[in-house]
Amino acid sequence: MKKGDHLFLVDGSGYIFRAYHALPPLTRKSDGLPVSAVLGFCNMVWKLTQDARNTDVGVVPTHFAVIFDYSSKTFRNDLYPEYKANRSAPPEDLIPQFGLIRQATKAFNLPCIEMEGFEADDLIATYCRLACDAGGDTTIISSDKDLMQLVGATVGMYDPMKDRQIGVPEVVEKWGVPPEKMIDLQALTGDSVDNVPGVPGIGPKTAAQLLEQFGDLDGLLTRAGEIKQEKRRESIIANADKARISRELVTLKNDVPVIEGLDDFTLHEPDGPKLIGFLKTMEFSSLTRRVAEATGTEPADVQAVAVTIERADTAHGPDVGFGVPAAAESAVGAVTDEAGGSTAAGREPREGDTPSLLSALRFEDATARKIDTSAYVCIRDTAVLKAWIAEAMEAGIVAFDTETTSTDPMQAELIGFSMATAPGRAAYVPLAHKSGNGDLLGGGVVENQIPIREALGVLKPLLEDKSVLKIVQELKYDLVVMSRHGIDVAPFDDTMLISYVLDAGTSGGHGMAALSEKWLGHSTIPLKELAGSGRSFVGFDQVDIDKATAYAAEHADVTLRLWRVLKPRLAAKGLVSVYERLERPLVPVLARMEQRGISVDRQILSRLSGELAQGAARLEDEIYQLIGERINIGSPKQLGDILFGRMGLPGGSKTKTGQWSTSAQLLEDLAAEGHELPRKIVDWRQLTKLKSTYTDALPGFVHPNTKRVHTSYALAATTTGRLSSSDPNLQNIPVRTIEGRKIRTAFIADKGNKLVSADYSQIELRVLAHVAEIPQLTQAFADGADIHAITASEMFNVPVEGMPAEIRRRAKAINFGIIYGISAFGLANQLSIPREEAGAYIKKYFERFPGIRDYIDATKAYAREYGYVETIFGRRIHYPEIRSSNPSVRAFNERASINARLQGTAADIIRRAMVRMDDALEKAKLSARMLLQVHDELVFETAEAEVEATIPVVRHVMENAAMPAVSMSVPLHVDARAANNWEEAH
DNA sequence: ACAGAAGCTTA
DNA sequence: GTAAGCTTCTGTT
Repeated sequence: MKKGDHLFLVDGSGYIFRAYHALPPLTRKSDGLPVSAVLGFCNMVWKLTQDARNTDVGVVPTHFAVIFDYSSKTFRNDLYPEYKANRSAPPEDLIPQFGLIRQATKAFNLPCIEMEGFEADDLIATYCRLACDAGGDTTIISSDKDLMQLVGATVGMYDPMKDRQIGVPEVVEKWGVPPEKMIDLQALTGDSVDNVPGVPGIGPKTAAQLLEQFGDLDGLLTRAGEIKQEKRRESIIANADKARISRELVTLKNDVPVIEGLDDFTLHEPDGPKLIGFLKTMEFSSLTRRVAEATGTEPADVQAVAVTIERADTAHGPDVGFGVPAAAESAVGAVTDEAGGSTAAGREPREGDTPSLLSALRFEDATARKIDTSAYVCIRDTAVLKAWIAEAMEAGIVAFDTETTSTDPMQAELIGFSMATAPGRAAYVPLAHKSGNGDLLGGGVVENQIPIREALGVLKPLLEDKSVLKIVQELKYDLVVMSRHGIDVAPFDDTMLISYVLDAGTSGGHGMAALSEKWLGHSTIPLKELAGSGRSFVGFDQVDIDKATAYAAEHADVTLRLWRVLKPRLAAKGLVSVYERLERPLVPVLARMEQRGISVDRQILSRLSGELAQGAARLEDEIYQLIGERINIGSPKQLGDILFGRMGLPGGSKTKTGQWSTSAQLLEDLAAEGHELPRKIVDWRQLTKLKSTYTDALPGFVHPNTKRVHTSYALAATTTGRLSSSDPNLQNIPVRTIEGRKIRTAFIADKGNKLVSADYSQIELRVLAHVAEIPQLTQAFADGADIHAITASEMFNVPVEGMPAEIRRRAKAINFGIIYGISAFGLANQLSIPREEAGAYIKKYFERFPGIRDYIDATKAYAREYGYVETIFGRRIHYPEIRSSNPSVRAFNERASINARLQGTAADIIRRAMVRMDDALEKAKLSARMLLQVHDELVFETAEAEVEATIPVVRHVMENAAMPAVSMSVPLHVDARAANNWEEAH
């Protein structure tokens, strides 16, 4: 190699992963072999090796090599055993492509370089240095930040997937430091993917700023005491060693004893027949054609060649990591603490044990017996199933779980079920597992499974038996699935809901995996180990029955053990009535609502979608006219660059990632100053939002059989006790703008029916008036007065009559502010007034309503003392961070806890109404059915003739929902209306 | 494929 | 200033 020569080094391993995820899936037609990354690789290499005019790099390579990782074990593992330890196995359909890409490289007549003990990056670094020594230039084909330290006068990078050159300026722009400081920057930031530790709390922005200030890592570490920010200083001093080891890990080795020299990399003309042989084997027809043309080869004369296809267990490529999940020791501490230390040590529970003692004993019991997933029974015979069911009947208690093909219970097909009668004693009953590898003729039902009708016939009496308690995790799902098979499961307990009642607001969710870790110290088998994930995901019916047995029976076993630990805790904490009145009975109510669904008129949506598309297209044209370029308007990044960079509009704030903010608020302000463009962008966003989120998405949720839309309500998703709705979310259907409201006209009643919408008026303010005992507000609600006007009148001494709209608007904002845990900052933002003015309003408000200030102070003090707040029905919401030393974290938790009492109480009230509603309607012999809940609103469908009789019943149940548990000092008021669609009923 | 940011919809 | 979920874009594995 000599001066003027140009070496191309392709980061083969890096490319494989990126291509795999970036490119659409592609399989070889003849046999389904996954080849998308192989095709991407071949296209790229072909382009790069052709004449410079055909490439995007703009230079002609004289030397060319493709570099791979040999395996994930390298000298870095000796430096730091955890290095890359949390890498997971590559996706199954990528594995055969590792070998194929190496074979592709050889077919291109290119050197295929890898070396045991070194990463591809080290080899690249070494060849860069060799080329530089010889006076040549190098282009690294990669976009990996780990390679950016090599960039310099003779070394550049090129990202083939984004067609982007990466030189010194690009590195500085992206990372804030020149390439030679990348090593120090990475040493500070670390890399969670490769398990490079770095310094906790230091990200790229901070690292760049520190390196600017102190020159380099050594300078920073020696003078760390000079850093002003306390946390940052302490973290850097405490983690200096981690930074040093990180620097070693990220520093690429440029003196690897390589075997091939640069002269071996001299680029030759491609060998047409050899390359075409490989491409034909891969069935890449269009690339075959192009290569044939360029090399003057006749493809028909070339035979496809044999390739080696590696199986998952023999493939090179990144090894599976050894990351072992940390044991959940916290749970041990939690329980024994509450049980009073060691009093619970290893004895049998006795009659008369206190609930907390019992819970601790059960906890010990549950964790002492280790979970052995290989010890479960697979039931494939009706007689055996009957014996298990008899055992469950005898026990009076059984944990139960279903296995299906979908997370949507309305679409799910039942594949099997599992049950547990005692810890460790669990079984799985396969019903509809299929065999075959998914080819067209395969997919036959596996033999020796109990016929589904027969099994369910045996199971039904158990699930419906009043004397047998069924324990289920996330009960609602199974309730819907079993209800579709004509089984009404009762009575029941739901471990997810018990956890939610006990621990809403504490870290960690209430799903089975999290609860098992937390309470049993046991990691459950992840579904993806059985069924894969992403593109390789298969339905549960394709899962091997032995594996399914371990997985499914484990669920029943874990559920039962969780119940034994958690259920006594309810009593220990005085939360039984919350669970029994607000949570458990709502499950079948919601299950029925979800199963009913609501009718949606697809024609209306389709017409609206067309109108929105037209409107958006017109605005798009006008926007392109104004900016003189066709950018992606949906990209805030591009938009910000054009608006505030090139066009020089007065840009406001930047977001936390340093981008220009293009929020609607900011664009509205610009529009108000007379700029034409921002208005159009805001309008365009509204139209495209309505189209993509609603008119285009909703029809996809119409169920093929019922022709209705079935949302899914989550009972344990919010901290405050509200429900949430998803797939689709029917709790955020537009209502504020006229364009948005049109979407509601598509939600319709079936023929002969009406929709009835009933909503609580100002429920959270009424709750506030009640709990804070504010006489003026209580009186105003009793009088049925305009609450915001009364507030304004009290504050500003103006009569309600003839009050200017602006005055009332401000009082309204303050009222809402109180519910949200008011701050001067927030109120100022909302009203677009200076913070001082907002502060003065709040002061004035508290002077007139001192009871509210007392209420807020009392709530904060309570939350700080106990770590939680309670609704008036006793629901607990935890705020573990309320004592944080960070003032903004603390303030946030204070606001949230103030809001939680109000929002949570309102949520409890509507829950109580929902639990009673079906009974009340039945007693009144009405056909009305509850369909939707939107926090303070219930939507029903009812026979047209019964509308007049239905509304008073609904109103009565809702308005008296707090009774008799709580007699509120403020009346609840419900507005209700009937119409053919949701827009008119609301 | 997935995660995070930005933005927008609701109560 | 509270509580959610969904879509698009962007960057990364």
